[in-house]
Amino acid sequence: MPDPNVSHILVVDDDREIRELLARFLAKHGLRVSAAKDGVEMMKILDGSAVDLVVLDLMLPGEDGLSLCRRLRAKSSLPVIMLTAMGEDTDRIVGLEMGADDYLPKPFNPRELLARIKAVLRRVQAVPTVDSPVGDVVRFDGWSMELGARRLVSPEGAEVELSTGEYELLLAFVTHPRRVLSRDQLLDLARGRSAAPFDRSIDIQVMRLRRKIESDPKEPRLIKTVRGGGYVFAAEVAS
Amino acid sequence: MPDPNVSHILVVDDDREIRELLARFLAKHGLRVSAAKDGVEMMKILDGSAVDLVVLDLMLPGEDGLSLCRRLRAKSSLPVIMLTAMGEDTDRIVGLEMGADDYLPKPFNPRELLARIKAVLRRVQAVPTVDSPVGDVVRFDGWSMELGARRLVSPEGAEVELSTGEYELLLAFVTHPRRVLSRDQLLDLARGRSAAPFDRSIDIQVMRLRRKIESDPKEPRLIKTVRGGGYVFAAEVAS
DNA sequence: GCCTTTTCGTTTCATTTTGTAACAGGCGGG
DNA sequence: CCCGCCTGTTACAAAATGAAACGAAAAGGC
Repeated sequence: MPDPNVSHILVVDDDREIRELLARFLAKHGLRVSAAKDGVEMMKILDGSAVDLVVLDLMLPGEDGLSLCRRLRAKSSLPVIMLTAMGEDTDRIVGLEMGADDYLPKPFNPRELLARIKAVLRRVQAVPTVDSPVGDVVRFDGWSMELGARRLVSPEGAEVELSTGEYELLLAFVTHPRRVLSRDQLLDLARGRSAAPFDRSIDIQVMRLRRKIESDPKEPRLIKTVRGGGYVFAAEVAS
Repeated sequence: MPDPNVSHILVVDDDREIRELLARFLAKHGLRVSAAKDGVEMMKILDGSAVDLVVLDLMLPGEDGLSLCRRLRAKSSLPVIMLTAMGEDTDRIVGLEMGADDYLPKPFNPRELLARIKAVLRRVQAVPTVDSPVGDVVRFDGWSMELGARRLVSPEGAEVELSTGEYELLLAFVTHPRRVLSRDQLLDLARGRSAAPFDRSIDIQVMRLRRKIESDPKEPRLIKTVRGGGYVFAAEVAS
């Protein structure tokens, strides 16, 4: 689970000045911030790290904010706050109707954006009732992993006990299979934090995980090392 | 019997003209509307009917809107939209920080209020918010729990005695299965209070509950620990 | 109201999990 | 073939959780 104390905000705006201003301001107030200048960059960051909320400019080069917002909605419930330059009521209303969690007309006071980010996060983290819709079971190389129950079952049918950290790491792997993941990305996906210099904690956790799921940990077939790059989850994953 | 598909909005404002204007406008757009002129009337209506969302003026005679909002929050997750006469950023921010789901500065366009009401309702209904659990009996992993009678029956058919606190905690778990619940959330759900620093009472209560419902409390299968995160109720729950 | 019983929270210590440091071995570039 | 960098491994320290004991508070019987 990502560090629950620090939320990770992704700011998407084509104006470099605004991006940097917001990044500094939000970081100063205890949030972790990434920035993207367009939809392509946005998707890249979303894919490689665990983002809690997106601040999305309505007007963007390439695919515009509304369309991106709709795409995000289609795939996940990631909260979105829209920034809009237009002042007309009707235009703002379109933003909300598009499924954004909130919007803010430009020009705005950064403090107000901060307050709205916190309000949205509070809402989202408020506990919804009824069970979660997330996928239930994923399988790879004979193993099966029950996501709701956080259970891992070996090809022989035995339950293998994983610690929380091992489970989160394996989850990061099975959700990004056959892709080289850097230590930084793994740390972010599994722990929600970024790497300190000389941080070896991922190596250790990978080693511990291999001991539990590789038939021969000396010759790993599932989690392969990419020298200078990170690790790859080599198996095919099906849900 | 009111149509359950039509959301019921309660408008709380001391200005009769505004109340009537809003009531007409919202009703014309397909919502069921009640109105109250102060906190006392508000509570009376909330008590006697099922309200889906409250539109609450900040400035009210008697107890003011912020204080009412806080009281609502303490008891339920009923959505609140605040109306504020003040235009200053900081004042608006206070409204959001108080726990309102949204706010609208006066003067406002009724269409915009409507859009915000719909946005908030959509959010809330996205994950159905039934505060009391659905059926009368819920089952998990062979156990059954009679909610009305507050009775827990083991897979072998024996009744297991739970203290009030254990029952409330288990109820919090079965109504939020397969989801990591932080200590804070559990304390809130089971006791209605928030955690003090270094508060370990939830850990203890979890331990006591495990002793009664886990076949092997050393290797819990129902209530799993998420280090740094809280606990998960791993079983599938059916009503 | 008074006493007994139960329940709950705090304190304390044990256990598990995670991260850091240190070292050894292997791979690749010169 | 040698050297430096990267990774695997072990050992240890720090942090989080599990568990036991105790006392206070609340509930229930009379």
